[in-house]
Amino acid sequence: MHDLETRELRYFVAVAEELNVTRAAERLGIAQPPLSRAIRQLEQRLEVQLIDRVPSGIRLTSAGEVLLREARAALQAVGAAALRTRRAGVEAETGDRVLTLATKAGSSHELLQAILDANEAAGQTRIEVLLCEIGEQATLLREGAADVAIMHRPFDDLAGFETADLLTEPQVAIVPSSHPLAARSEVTREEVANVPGLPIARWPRLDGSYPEGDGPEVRSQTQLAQLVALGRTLLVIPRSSRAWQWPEHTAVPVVDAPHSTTLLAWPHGHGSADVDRLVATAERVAGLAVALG
Amino acid sequence: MHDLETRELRYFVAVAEELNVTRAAERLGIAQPPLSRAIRQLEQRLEVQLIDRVPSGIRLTSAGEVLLREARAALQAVGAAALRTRRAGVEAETGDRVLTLATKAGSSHELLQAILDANEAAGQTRIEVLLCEIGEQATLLREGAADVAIMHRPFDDLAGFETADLLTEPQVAIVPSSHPLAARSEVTREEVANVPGLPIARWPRLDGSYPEGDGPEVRSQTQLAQLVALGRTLLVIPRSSRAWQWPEHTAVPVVDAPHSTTLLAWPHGHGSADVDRLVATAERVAGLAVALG
DNA sequence: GCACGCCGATACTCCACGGGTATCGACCCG
DNA sequence: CGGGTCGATACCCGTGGAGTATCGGCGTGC
Repeated sequence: MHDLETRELRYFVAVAEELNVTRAAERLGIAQPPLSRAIRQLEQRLEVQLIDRVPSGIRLTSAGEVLLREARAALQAVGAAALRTRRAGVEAETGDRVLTLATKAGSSHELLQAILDANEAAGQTRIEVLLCEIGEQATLLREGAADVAIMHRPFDDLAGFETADLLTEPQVAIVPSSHPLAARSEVTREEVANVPGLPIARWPRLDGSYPEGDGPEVRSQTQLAQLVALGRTLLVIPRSSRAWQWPEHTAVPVVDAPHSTTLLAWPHGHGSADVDRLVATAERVAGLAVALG
Repeated sequence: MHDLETRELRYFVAVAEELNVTRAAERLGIAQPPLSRAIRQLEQRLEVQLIDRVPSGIRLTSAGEVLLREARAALQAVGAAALRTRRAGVEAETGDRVLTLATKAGSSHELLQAILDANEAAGQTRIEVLLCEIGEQATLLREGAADVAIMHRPFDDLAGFETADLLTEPQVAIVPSSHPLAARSEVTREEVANVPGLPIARWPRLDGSYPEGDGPEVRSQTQLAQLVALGRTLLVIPRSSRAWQWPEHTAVPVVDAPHSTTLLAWPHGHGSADVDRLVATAERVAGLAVALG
């Protein structure tokens, strides 16, 4: 009895996501019969029923739900293995070590700049910056596309990562400049939670669906920025974020919001001497910023 | 260009661990030539040299080191996928849900008993207890053999897990009853660190090698308990641990040692309603214990 | 110094299994 | 009841993974 092969996992994930063998086969670029057979073999090998064959198609069993979740994680790990190995090979060949740092576009701009400057000044490992949308850092780290990321507590999901706190700062509400709230010198969480006509925007879940609510659906920071400018929504973010500097935006301190912590995160067990050096540099720079500010 | 297959990863790990293709092939139950070829193909697919072919055998390149680490993690994830899916299937068939809880044999005995009692009294998911040696819990969780574990901060490696603190307690030194220290009512860390004739025991690293030092090499708690009884070593542990109650042992409070926290840990993203309920019960019981104690 | 042993690479043969086409059977419509 | 949509079955084919035999390079010992 040998292990599962990633091919089987890929096939199952496709079927489980499409809930339709024929479409899954198309997506995989193979014919439908071999895919049906592969799923059946997988079920025999695991001695578990993974899908219910109902007249109208298929449904996942509870074991199938478990495998879908586990298979996604396992495939990510396998993909990361390939990616990180390739990168290690390129680095060994060229003697050119590079750390890829993922960060939300527009957030923590000054800090990032200071870290990059200090890193270069110290002659440490070159840093490649990978700008991404909100919530993407975790995926990039898990996939191996990034070595380390700038993230924010309590906003980002830090599960599975090692972290080093850099700095803590208050939060501000970004409101349309034309709105009465923009004239206020400060607001409370209570006040911004239920402003008539300015419902909080909704971000997609991992599966792409949106939670229930009044707010507009958004998928990128720029979308959201424009919605604020249009007077349709507001949001609360750490003060240092730079993605929200349109003339139509006004930042108002939220006095009772929990402070937000900016930190470096990297996949547990995937640190390295390079990451350690970067963390040390970043901590020094962040400490300096606090001392100055 | 498709993904890596787990077969390739298994083959590479075997070769990297044996550093000898012929022995690795024996271990895998295949002949040597196909294994040589598989490794070469893997190198071509990744466009990276993984091993140096030197006259006396092979050596890992730096990319090879990376792949060894990554491949082990990926294979663990794949194995866990199979294991957890099988268990989900059995549970679905029999309608009999079971949580497997891993804990160091002998540690936190009263707390564990109280948790199990409360869990049963509440009629919650049945709990299977898996007793293991020090440091094994993390592996069991990652492999999917356990759903949740009792662990201790700052002793255990909690990276990659979600945790819920249960209780915090002082530490004691376990010394041979025949030793002068056994007569003391309390000691300091400083004092126990360098007792002539009682060097701290050394535990194996993950790769099985031992760190340098004077102390005896141990691989199980019982070995260590006997070494203490024999007057060869001492150790510092949380007070509630029960593995050290031989007549030849004496516990002496260590006044300045950091307190130890007992907690529940489970792999991030692999929680469930069952785990949530267990955590709630455990927190309630632990809170009660603190209130009473 | 040469023969032997160890180790990985190469050359080839073979067949098991992954994948293709054609078709069936079950069900849901109008 | 016929057409459409599914997944399952039957059967064939070719790739590629695995085997055997052998080679080449290098240490090592008498």
